[in-house]
Amino acid sequence: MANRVKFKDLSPEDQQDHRDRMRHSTAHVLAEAVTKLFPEAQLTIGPPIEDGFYYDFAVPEPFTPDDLKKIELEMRGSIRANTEFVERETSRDEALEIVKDNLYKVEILEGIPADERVTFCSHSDGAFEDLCRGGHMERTGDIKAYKLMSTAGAYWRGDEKNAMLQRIYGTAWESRDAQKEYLKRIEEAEKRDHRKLGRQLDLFFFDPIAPASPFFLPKGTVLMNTLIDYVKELYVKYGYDEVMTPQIFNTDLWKKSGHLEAYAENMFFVNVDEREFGVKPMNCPAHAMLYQANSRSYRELPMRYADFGRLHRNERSGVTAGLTRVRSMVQDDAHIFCTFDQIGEEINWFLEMLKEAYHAIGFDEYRIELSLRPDKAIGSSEMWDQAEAILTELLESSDYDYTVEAGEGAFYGPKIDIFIPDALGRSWQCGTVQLDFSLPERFDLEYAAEDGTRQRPVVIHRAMYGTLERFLGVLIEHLAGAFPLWMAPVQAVVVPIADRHNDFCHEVGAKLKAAGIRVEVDDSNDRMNNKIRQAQLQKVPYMLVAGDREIESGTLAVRTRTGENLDPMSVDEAVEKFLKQIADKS
RNA sequence: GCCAACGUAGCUCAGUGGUAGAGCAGCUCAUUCGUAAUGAGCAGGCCGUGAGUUCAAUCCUCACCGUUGGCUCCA
Repeated sequence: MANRVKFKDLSPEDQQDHRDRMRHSTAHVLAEAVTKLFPEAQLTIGPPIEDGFYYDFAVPEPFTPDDLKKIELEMRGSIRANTEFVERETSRDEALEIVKDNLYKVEILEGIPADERVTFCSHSDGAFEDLCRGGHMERTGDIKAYKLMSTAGAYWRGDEKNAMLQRIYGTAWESRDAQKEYLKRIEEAEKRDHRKLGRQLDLFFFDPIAPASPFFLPKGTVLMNTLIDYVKELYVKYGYDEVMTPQIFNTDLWKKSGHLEAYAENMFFVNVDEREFGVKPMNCPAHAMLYQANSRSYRELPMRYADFGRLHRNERSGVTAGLTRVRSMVQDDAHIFCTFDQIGEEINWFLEMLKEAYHAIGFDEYRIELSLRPDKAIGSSEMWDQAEAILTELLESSDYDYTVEAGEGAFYGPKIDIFIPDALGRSWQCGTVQLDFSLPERFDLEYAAEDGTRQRPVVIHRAMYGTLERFLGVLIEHLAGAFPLWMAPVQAVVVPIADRHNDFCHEVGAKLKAAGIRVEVDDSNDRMNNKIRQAQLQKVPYMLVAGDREIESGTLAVRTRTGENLDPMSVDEAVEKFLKQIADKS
């Protein structure tokens, strides 16, 4: 191929297309290698994905890491041979005859209209061919860099009722350098892993004694509390009242709320005196009870009840992951009770607060999803139609970009979810607004309207961070553990250069502490260099060094964790500087 | 829950069918130092748990628990 355009000169769309075709082509080469080494393997599908591709095989035995090496070796041969990818078309029925021994391919073909043509692709002169949708490179040699990454079980067609296939994940790039860069990126991301940083920074840990339930050390607790305190500030501004509610409730409550019907498998139950109680996985039923504690008037609405109560969800084993998916959690949860007419305004009011909070914390990139009714839903279809229409219209008339996800709603209502990516690019649902017509119905909630009639309020479930554990996990990865001053568990470390400076440094520490700054004095036996290093590793924003010169002039040598040395300043100046920066959240 | 891998000192990790080792952290002593590791010494382990094979198991087998990567589910 002469005149071939260089990859870097392609438009972004063409680059993506190039990568997709190459990755899909690599999947073909993989499929051939697997077929050679494991003749009994049945091929299913092998699409390109972000950063790579996968191929699902039906095999009697799962692949071992050793198999992967052999397969990779086999693939190398095909790529060296640099054979041509050739597509050929057949009728669907002809194709059915060819793949008749492979029930997965048969199932795929059966989903295609009988009069449609289908393609087979070969890259080894017909010795091996695979039914596929097409989109390949010209020759196997066009695959410039590839690597098999991992294996995993995956259900056929993503349904756990179906057979489990063996998936091989791989990556493929237009050049060795691009692949190197990618592998480097993964390595860098692993360094930011919040589980690793949680240990290194003494924030939290896990123990099998309480699976998937973090133990927060003092520094991690500071972070959680800082996040909570900030929300509480916003709650004052945005008109929320905080409430506290019990931890366990008689099962009657969960029957009434519908949780027993739709959420029981995720709940913990305890039996006391032959009565059964459920540990709360959500706050909403308790808040419905608070609403009912008085007869309500339209004048009280909207009513916004916030609750930082601890929730427990019995997540299936195998789905939990560090802080991002836990069994014991706190949410910045609140329920808004309002009239039907107030829905739009309330949701917008909430989104405004969310925007403010995310911006302050430094999350300016997030993804929005509108999730519609799931299979396991309670409430009438009229209620769902109406609720879905309201959220759709609201997003349509907003500036937000969003995607629609059918079947992803909560069991009691549709929702708008906010997703934030972690270090590895996996995105996590954090913020959420959920519209619920069902809870008011089930608890028979009412308010006296202006005209004296009794009306049914609407409930909006909403959270900005969502689960704080998860939010913190994602936040740690975003910041690589280097928290801005207002969040940092230790905001400054005072470093005496020698023992004789300890007293002075303790005085400095005491002054900072009195000003409300989280400060530590490192009066250990170490050399100053090591004290700096320790503070640096702990990602402490400021290091305040004091030796003879500083005591003499009554100042502090200020070093930032970015390695910068600021002009010497007095303790008072330092306090002022820090307090301002904390107040500005900068 | 499903598939796979892993589980050794507080942490990160070596290691072997004959009851264990390093670095860091910890403790003690010496050192008092000017912006990312001062030195020496000491202590620290039911080798995840339970069963089995074996003269002998941290190592082999099985089960369980937990973690990780996926699948499914989900904030």
